Amino acid sequence: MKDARKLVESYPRVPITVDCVIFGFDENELKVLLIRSDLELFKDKWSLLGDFADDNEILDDSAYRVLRERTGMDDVYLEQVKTFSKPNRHPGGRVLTVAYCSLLNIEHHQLKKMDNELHWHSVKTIKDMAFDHHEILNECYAWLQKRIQEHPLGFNLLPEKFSLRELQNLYEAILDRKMDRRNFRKKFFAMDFLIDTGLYEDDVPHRPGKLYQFDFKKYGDTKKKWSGIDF
Amino acid sequence: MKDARKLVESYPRVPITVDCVIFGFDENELKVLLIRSDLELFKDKWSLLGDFADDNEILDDSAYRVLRERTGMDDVYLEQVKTFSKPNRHPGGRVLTVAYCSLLNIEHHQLKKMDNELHWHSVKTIKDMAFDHHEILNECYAWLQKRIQEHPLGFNLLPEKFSLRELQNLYEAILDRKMDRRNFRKKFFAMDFLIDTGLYEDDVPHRPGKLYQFDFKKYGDTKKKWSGIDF
DNA sequence: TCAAAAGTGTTATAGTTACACCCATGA
DNA sequence: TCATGGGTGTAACTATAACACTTTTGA
Repeated sequence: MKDARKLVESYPRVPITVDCVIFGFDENELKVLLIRSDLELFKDKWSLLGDFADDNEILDDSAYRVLRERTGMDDVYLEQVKTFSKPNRHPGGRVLTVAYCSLLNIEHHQLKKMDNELHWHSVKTIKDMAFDHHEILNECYAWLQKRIQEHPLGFNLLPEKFSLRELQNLYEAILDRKMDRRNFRKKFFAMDFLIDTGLYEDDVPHRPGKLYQFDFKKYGDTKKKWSGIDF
Repeated sequence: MKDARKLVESYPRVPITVDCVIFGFDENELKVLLIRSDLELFKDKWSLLGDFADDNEILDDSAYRVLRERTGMDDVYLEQVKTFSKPNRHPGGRVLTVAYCSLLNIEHHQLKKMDNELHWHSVKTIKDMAFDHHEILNECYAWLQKRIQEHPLGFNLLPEKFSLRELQNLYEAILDRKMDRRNFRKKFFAMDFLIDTGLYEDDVPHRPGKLYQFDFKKYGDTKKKWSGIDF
C-alpha cells in the first residue's frame, strides 16, 4: 500500500477537464450548445461546455455536473466519446480533456442561465472555436452519425410526442442525406418501437400527422444481436 | 496568455497512465498479453501493459511507447478505446487511465523481453487481474468484437499469408460463435480484398488450403459508406 | 380550390441463411 | 483405404431501394 502510494506520487500529474458536446435539434437543424470562451486569448471564439474534473470524481459525474451547472438538466443522454491529449491544445499548458456527448431536447429545456452568451449554434456552419474544440466537435459529430444508426439516441433530441416527419427530419439533418419517406416509415414501423398516441399535430398549415412516442421500455427489453461482417 | 497559465495552474492535477490491451491469436484462441503487477499488493495478479504518460506526450505516443518497451514492436494496430476514472481504481491514489487496444501477430513476434512473466493468456479464462484491469479488458474485448465486424482489423492478428480456415477460426474465436464455412468464404470472396498467393498450406494432415493475403492497399482506396438504420 | 405535407404498396434487387457432397492430401 | 478438412452451388427467405398517387387540412 505504501509503495503504491509512493509510486503514484512519482508520476507526472496533468490537469483534466471534461468537455460536453451538447447536441440539440431545432428548426430542422442539428445544433450544439456553446459559450464564449473564458479566456482573453479566445474572447472571440466559441467554446464547448467544460470544466475541470474534481478530485475524487468519476469523469461521468464531472460531465453530468457540467451539464447541470450550465443547463440545469441532468436526466439526459450522456456518453464518453474520446480523450484528447495534444500537449499544446491548451495555451495555459498541458491539459487533457475527455469529451462527452449529450443529447438534449431543446423544447423541454429553456436555458435558465445565459452566462457567457450560452446558446445554440448550427453544427454545419460553426467555426472559430477555441482550443481544439472544433476537432472535438467533429469527432463527436462523426460519433453521433454512427451511433444514431445503431441505437435510438435520436429520440432524446425530439419532443416526447413527435411526428414521423420530425423523426425523419432529425435523421436527415444528422446524417446529412435525404431519405425515402415511404421506406423510412416502413423501417420504423417494422421495428415496432413507436407508440401511436392517438394525437395529431396541431396548428400546421397542412394535413396533420399522427404523433408517436418511442417505446423505451420495450426497446430496453429487447437485446440487439450483432451479426454480419461488413467492411 | 498569462491568465490562461494561471487558470491551468489552479486546476487539480491527476496522474495519467495508458494501458495497452494487446490482443493476439494463437492455437485458435484469442489471447491477451499480460505481466505480473509491479505492486506488492497485486503480486499474484495479472496486469495490462501500462505506464504513466510522459509530460508533453500525446497519449497515442505513450501507448506506442509502452508497446515498444514491452514487446519491441511498433508497426502494429493501435486505437484509443476508453478512459477509466474511478477514484479508487488504483490503491496508491487517484490515477486516470486511458485504454488502448493493440492487435499483434504472435507468429511475427517472438517476445524478446519476458520481464514480469510477460506472456499470453486466454481471454476467455483469465481472471485475477490487478486494479480494474478486468473491467478494462472486458470493455476492450467488447470493442474488438464490434470493430472486427466493421473493419478488417483481424488481419493484424494473422500471419501475412493465411488460409481461409485460419481466418474463420479467428472470427469464430473473437465473436465466440460458429459460422457457416461456405457463407463465410462467399462473404470474403465477395468483398474482394483477398489476394490469392498461389501458395498452399504445408505440413497439414489433410488437403492443404490456399494461402491468401489481405489487400490493405485496395481496402484503403475503398471508402466504406455507412447506410441503414438498425437497432 | 389551392398549397403542402400525410399516408400508403409493389416490384426488383441484393444480401443472408441453411444445407450436402466430392476432392486432395498424409498417414 | 481412411481420416481430415478443403472446396463448391442452390434455393428460400429477408431486407433494401426505387418509385406516384390519393387524402386531409388550413388558408
